[in-house]
Amino acid sequence: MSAAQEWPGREAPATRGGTAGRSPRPCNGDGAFRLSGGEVAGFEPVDPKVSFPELERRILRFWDAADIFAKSLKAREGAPEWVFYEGPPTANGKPGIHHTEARAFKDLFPRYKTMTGHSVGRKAGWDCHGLPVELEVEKEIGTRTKRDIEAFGIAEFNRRCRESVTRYVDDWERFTERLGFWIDTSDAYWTMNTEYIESVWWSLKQLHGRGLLFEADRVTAYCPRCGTPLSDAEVAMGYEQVEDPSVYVKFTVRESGHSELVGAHLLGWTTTPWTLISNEGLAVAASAEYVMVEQDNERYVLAAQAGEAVLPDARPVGWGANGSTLVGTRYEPLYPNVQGAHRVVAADFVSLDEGTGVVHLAPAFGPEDLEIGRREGWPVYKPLDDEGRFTREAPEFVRGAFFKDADPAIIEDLRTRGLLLRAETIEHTYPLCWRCSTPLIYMARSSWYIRTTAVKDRLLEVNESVNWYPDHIKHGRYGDWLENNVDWALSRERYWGTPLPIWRCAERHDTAIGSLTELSELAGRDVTGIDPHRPSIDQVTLRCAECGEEARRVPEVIDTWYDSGAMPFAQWGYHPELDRGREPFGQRFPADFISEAIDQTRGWFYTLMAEGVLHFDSICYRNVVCLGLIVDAEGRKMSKSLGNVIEPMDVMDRVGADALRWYLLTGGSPWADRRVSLDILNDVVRQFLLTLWNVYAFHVTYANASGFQPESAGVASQDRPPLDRWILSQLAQVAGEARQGLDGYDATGAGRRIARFVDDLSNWYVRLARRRFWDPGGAGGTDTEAAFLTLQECLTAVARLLAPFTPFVSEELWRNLAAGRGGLPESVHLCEYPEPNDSMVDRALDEAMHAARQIVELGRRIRSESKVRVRQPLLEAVVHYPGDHDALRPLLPLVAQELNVKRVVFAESAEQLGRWRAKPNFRSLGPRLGPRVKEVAATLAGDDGSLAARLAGGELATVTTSSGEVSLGPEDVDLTQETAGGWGMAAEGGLTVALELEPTEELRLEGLARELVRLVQDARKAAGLEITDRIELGIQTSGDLARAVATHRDEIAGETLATGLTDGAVAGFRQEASIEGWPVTITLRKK
RNA sequence: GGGCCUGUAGCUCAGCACGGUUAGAGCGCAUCCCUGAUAAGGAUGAGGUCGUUGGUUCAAGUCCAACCAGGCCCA
Repeated sequence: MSAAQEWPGREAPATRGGTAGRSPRPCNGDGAFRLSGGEVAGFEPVDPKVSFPELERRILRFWDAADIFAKSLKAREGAPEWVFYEGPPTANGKPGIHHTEARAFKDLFPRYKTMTGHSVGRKAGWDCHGLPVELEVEKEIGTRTKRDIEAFGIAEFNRRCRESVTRYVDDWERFTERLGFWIDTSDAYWTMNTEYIESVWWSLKQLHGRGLLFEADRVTAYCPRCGTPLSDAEVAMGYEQVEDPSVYVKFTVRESGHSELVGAHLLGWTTTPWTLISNEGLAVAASAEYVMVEQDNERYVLAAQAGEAVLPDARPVGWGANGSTLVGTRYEPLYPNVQGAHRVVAADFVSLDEGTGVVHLAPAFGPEDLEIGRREGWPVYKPLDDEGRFTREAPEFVRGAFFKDADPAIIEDLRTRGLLLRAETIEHTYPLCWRCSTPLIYMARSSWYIRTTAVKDRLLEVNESVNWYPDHIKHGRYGDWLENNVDWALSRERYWGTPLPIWRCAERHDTAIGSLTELSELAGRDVTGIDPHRPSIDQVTLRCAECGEEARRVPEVIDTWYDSGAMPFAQWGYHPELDRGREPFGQRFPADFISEAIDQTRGWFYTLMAEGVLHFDSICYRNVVCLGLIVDAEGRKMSKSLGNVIEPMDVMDRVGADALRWYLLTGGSPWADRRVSLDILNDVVRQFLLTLWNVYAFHVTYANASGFQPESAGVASQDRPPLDRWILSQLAQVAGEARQGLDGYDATGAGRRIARFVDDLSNWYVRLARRRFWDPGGAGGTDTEAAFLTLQECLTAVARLLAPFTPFVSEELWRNLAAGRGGLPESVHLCEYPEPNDSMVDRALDEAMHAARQIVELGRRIRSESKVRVRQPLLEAVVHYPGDHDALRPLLPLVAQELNVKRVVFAESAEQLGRWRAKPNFRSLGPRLGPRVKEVAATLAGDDGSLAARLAGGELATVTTSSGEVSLGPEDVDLTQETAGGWGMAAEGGLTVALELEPTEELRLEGLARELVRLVQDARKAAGLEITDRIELGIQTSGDLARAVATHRDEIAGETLATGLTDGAVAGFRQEASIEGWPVTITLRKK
């Protein structure tokens, strides 16, 4: 057996690929901690050049083979429930990078809660219905209108919708698994399944029975392309900045109580010229002042407040009156064929900040307009068909035109007839259909509503007990939304959705149906087996219970958002009348936690809450984490047209799911917009994952080299060196802080705290303890054992701490370091989350170590400034430290080692430090002295050292101020010292370090010896030797270098694993160099 | 027009609930150090009107007000 095989070192074994599903490593029973071994398997060698994506695929195979997710659920059976709801993604299109963020959070907290002893069911779900799916199919079959679809056939159309959903669900399942999102897709709820639909029907029937589901003629937002009204929530999703006409129109007065107004023009303003065709009246603000002005020989009437902005050059003609006096004024209709009153009314919605204070009314196309029209008894004149085109009722020149496209023609028509003052354009937001981007029309239509306004107060009340993250959403965006609650426009005149379960006869008697069983009874035949979708459901007729006439289902389907809001009960097919789903629903309602992006405020967050209140008069979720949007590296929204879309699967193939998750979970405020790019993610890998990996690889390499076996080693924590106790104290605190963060849904805070620990572990613990791990000879004893144990404990704890964040790399660490040893679980995800161990917390030690790190930093700064390299040993560092000397003293050897000085002493024992300086401690002086603090500061700044020296000696000092003498104690100042020649000095925050920079001859030779060691190590590496290879070494040199070799022969040989050291040459590898001008030739040969 | 959020180094972000005089980190840049954790690590430096203005205070990045800019949402 060669040495290289005996000491598995930095060379990566090529056998790492196929370890998926490997069984837990058996616990090795060979007893004592061995420092000499090689014959017993330790940890599996670790490749420092890890590929995370490859590692993750391996872990996925292991999870799958060993069924870890199921085991993690089973292990918590009977434990307290912590309820999580999966907001169903619409299975209509491939998952995008923005879906990863919500899914990262939706995985983190359930994993964490599972590890802290909760039973967390993870039922997946798919939102199957709705316009998005229909649109996808429409693209496929090339239909443009509803007529096309009906010609194509609803049955086939819906069959394709169902197929489309199924197709995308496959993509989603792969994506979900790859991300490491543990959710049970095999038990997913599908909103298109019969039981789900029946559950929804049950709930709608209850609403109908309570009078909360009703049909009404109202102005609703309507998409002329989709041919259906949309809910407020949907409208809210489609606002976009658009350029629209802004036209000022002349309505010529025909009759008025003010006879001088006859012939003048009431000046109206609108951004929707196409509605002018339907103008039936004008509204003014009753209490505002209106004036008449003249410009270009025409007289205009408008609100006084608007005059300046609209007609800056006009001349007042001396008429002015309240808006109320204009009421009743009649004007010439713009289009005489239009029925209507064509007179002025007063309305309180008239705005004076915008427009002219004269608002044109078209009852068919505005909710306020309709209300006034009804009050005044005006007809509803709606010359638009369902596709948004002007009908034969409209004036000839616009007939057949799409409503928006008619704007220019109407403007032109008014202009030629002299009825137009001005036509401009304006940038404003206007709602487009959130699915197909067609401009929406607000149009009077008959539609079904849920009377959510009846439960508005209860919604507001329930909202009070929801914890929103961030909390401003509660009373901000979401609370405002609830305050402005309007009835839920539920029906859609479409095809692929849950059919509205209302059957209506010719006498317009309505029957609400709650299930297929009930339907069968009323239909007089068994229809329980049919597809409850259109068109088959439409073919089921029944006898009206009231009049005995045949009743047919109304044509509408329902808003798909109702489906998703129904998931708390419908996911179980909950149906009390059919005695179905009661138990799981009872256990899993309401939810403890949900999370989605902020765009769900008016979507799922609302529909869940509304349905929770409507059906169960209950809160529906207790904690909700609202996430921001995902944008590209430049902060732009990702969109196909910009070409900046990032494919999540591609990202995970390149950098891994852990990196993506870690960034999303910890890389900034979750509710701020998040920039995602490969560069950012590569940074995550470098900065965090590779740091952790380096420590892990280091541990495994040296543990194997030293024969360390965790389960057979034992050094009580209290008996370990201060450095070890310090990192364990940190660990104890991290566990507490991570829990605290996660308990408060602060993933970022918790994650960053863990990251800081990993950094401490890597850049302070391992760095300072490094030599203790290098012990192939087995002479290290408990010191070495303690080092390995400490690092082992830290790494396995980090694996558990990180398990909910980065489940893959955590699992890898756990599998290799801990799984199966001493009965430990086979997966990190079957572990308990680390508990804070107060007994290991040592605040004094923490503080002292903080000082020690500062001292090292200051010392390095001195060396760097004075250009004395660290390899040159120096005699002494002198430290002035205002804190606890007894706590710091045990750490001074570490400081000495790190600074390469022979000793570190406190300033009191050294004469070399120069004069003291005192700086005021404002926190203590400010409240006591008030304005005089400035005088004291000035005095201290001008101090020649005598005041400061007295304070340094622990005495009180007296300072004279304008209003008397002030007595200062040592706690009122920060003390520092300045040093004299021959020494370097640096100070920060009350801590002062001085270094004696002039080495003795003896130290100089030692420094040279260390230079030689470095050269030999270089040569070893250049010769391609393994870390543990022994060598024959030759060093040929002269002068001081030769003296250094002579003096430090044993040290040089020991450090370089040379079994022989000669002043001549050995045959083998050869390298020449020079140190401080002395040439040197290194020769070596592997033994 | 209204509501909410954001504004700190070239970039990404901490710090602000609880005010303390010298505002931090990472990345990038420059100079240097270290050299068997090495495709790592460390030090130093340049780089900041803490969006602006006013107020409160002995003291404001932090509290208050107004304003400006950007974002999201609503009208």
